[in-house]
Amino acid sequence: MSWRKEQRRAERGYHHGNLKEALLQAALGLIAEKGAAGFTFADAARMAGVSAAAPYRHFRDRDELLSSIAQRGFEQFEARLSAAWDDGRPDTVTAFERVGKAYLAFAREEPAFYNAMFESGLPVDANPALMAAGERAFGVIRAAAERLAALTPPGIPRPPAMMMALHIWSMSHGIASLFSRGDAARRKLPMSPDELLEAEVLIYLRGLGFPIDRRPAGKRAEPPPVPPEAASGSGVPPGGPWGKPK
Amino acid sequence: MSWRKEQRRAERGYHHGNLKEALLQAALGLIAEKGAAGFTFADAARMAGVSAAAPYRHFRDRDELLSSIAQRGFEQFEARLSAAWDDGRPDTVTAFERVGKAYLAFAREEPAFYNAMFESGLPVDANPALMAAGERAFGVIRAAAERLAALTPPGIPRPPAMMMALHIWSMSHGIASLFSRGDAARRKLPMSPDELLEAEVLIYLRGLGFPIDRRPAGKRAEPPPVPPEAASGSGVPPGGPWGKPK
DNA sequence: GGCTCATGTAAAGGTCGTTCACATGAGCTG
DNA sequence: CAGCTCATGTGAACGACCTTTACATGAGCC
Repeated sequence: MSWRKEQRRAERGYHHGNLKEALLQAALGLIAEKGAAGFTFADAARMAGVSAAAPYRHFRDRDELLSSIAQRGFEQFEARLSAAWDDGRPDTVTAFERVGKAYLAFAREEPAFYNAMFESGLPVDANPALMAAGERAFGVIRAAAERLAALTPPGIPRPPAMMMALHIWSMSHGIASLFSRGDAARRKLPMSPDELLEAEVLIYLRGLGFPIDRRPAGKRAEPPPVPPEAASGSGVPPGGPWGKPK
Repeated sequence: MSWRKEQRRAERGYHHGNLKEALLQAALGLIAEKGAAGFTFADAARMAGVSAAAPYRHFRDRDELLSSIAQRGFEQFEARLSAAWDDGRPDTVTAFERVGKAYLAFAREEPAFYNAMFESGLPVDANPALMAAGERAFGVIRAAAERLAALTPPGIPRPPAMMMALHIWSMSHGIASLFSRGDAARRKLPMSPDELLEAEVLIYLRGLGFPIDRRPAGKRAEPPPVPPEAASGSGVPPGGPWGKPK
């Protein structure tokens, strides 16, 4: 044990050189294995080959390391959602579904990030930078919802984009955290989490009046966006399930 | 500190008399305050006025206490959902919405239970009794979905009840865990979590073909259940967003 | 070469979870 | 009531963890 530390030190010298990054990586691995609750500051230090006190030169405490990971997670999350959205190409509905899949894929492929972001019990609102990163990620969903809302077929009340975004987020998060990760994933389901989410979103969109079909994407009609004034009127019962705007 | 313990002991004698229950109550309070992660076996013992080793006479370890709480939580959860469902009275849709509200109410009013049940990272599938309790609670949603599915208007493919139940569960859980608890509840929303869920469920049901309206409950038409064979056919495109049964 | 400061170490204090040997006393048995 | 037994509680101890403090090292700069 001691000779090993000596050896490492011989390799890298007294100073680690990149301890902060090494700690983040170590923590990521540990969280993926044992969850944010089981992750230990001391373990991360051990894994990086330094003493238990060294990490305090780079993070105020264990929570700050966790926050850093959550922050990075939100940034990567935003990147992946953005890529999936691809500015609504080739058509809004297809791209929208791709965002949903990307959400689940991220939860599945980056359990450590997802855990730190949503399940670690971090006081998100106590950390402005963290909250901002979260908002930016949510912004992708929000922007997509905005575009989708603008496509509401004529004669149907247009739903508030913000509400749609929150709905989509809650569906994705609900499925991810109930069925798509850890032990919960072992529950016997009649369909995969991806299929479950896709069906849920499609039914939801249909409920909003979108003429959803199951034809392969790419051959979908995409009518031009309707200006808001045209959305109401024409003999359709006023107000959707979201009530009338106050 | 010592005299206080002496005093308590004088009151209750060497033996506590009801330590198991006292520990459960203490843990509930602590979890509500600081979350399942922050809850401490030692703290619970202190709160009950016994030594740190005493709890081990009643629980194998800290996890078993947590599991006991989760189990009780699932039982109370089931009771509340059942009461809300009220066997579908006065009409299926109204009762269904009431179940959704009850879900959120439970998450809000019993944060300790909800935390232990869904956010404590307990290995649910390692504990058969716990898993069974969870299944029973989910069974209420499932039964409600079953009844709802049977009401699918004629000429519209009937959705699998299991899928509906999973969808409803994921919506409820998603909203509860994102917006209805702890710090997350402080996020600025355009509407309350309850309204958000209600709108989501209504849009979803409409997407399934239910003729949802916003008239005050009680004056809703409730057609008799349609036998499954009649659900398909009649010129409607086959298969909903959930695909065709294999 | 010598200074300085970021970065690392060792040691120590406090809290937890958990175990073990031992103490207590509630309830049964005779 | 005396005595026995066993469930229940105590105290001490171990190892792990988080965190702080005083001290050590060495990389970069004059």
